[in-house]
Amino acid sequence: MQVPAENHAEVATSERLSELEVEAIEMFINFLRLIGLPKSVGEIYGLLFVSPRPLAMDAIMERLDISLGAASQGLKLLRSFGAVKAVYSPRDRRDHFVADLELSRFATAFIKDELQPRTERALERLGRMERLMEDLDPAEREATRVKIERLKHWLAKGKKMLPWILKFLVR
Amino acid sequence: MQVPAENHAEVATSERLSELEVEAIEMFINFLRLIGLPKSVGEIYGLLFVSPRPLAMDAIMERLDISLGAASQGLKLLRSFGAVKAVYSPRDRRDHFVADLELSRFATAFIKDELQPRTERALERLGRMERLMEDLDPAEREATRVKIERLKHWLAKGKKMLPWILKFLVR
DNA sequence: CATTAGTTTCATTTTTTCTTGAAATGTATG
DNA sequence: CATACATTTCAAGAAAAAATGAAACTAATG
Repeated sequence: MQVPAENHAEVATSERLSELEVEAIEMFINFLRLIGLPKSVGEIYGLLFVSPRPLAMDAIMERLDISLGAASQGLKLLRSFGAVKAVYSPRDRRDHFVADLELSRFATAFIKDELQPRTERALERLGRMERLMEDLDPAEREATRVKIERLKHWLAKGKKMLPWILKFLVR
Repeated sequence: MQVPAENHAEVATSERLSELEVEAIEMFINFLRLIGLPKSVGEIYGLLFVSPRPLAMDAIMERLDISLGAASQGLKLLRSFGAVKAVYSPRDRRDHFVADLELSRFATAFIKDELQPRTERALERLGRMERLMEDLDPAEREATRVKIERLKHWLAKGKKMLPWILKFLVR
């Protein structure tokens, strides 16, 4: 268990995160977790959000102390819904990344990738449920019909609301 | 590794779930997962939703094949945001549970328990960020100020929107 | 008021999700 | 077009979240 003298120094290969960066990172970890995104994705977006200049993937890895895989996958995901953009950097082979400040992209992605598909599948399911309901004891059938109707109504309402929310968020 | 002859019979102590029940259960597993609730909670609510009569905890455990702990905790949580109610059942010591059909309770709970607190904390954080920003190199300061302003604006917009969404959902 | 049925709690185990890093793949440049 | 640099992929390991079930607790009932 012998530890060399400088065990407290953390192999200071990359600069320590500033308080400002830490605040931004924690903030995005918290918000993006809400829509099911892993910590590393929140970290990456938070760091890029406050960064005054584009960062290459290796810089992101070093400053956040995350792995190659996490950095690559996180950036890929963030780019996939437009929250991060790659910018060209002259005389540098590496991609450099900047945060797109349009926060609504997260909400939009969440709605498009999670909410809408689930709503679709739920509506199909309700169709099946209505058929299955037929071979129910008449005493129970009516009560069940009412419940399914209610679910349908709710889904329809949600569906109608989504475009409105999107519009509101996007500007 | 010797297995008795009837290993395929699953100790049929409780009735098999009907197709209708399975559909409802899967549906709620999917939706409630979206707001961060565990599978068992979705199962319980789904079962109660289609059930024509109130169910006691032991019935829920048996039909869903979940543990005592999961059933107890799931019901407690569901009751905590009003999605499930306990009803009195004469000459029976056990509590019996019914699903409240007002689906908006889930959305309301999510907004109140997750979104709103996070928004509050984020606003505090932005205050701190604005202070930290002061001791930034002037060249970077202005860009950062703009970003923080933008975040603030977005949060304010979200905050303003929440009551509206709530109202829309609740009826 | 002792007994028993019912429920909650919580340490442990199981399952799921996230992260890691080595290998495969892609791509610019000399 | 070979080499080196950059990125992606993915199997395996680590961490986080959920489920289990025994023990503690509570409250009805005889």
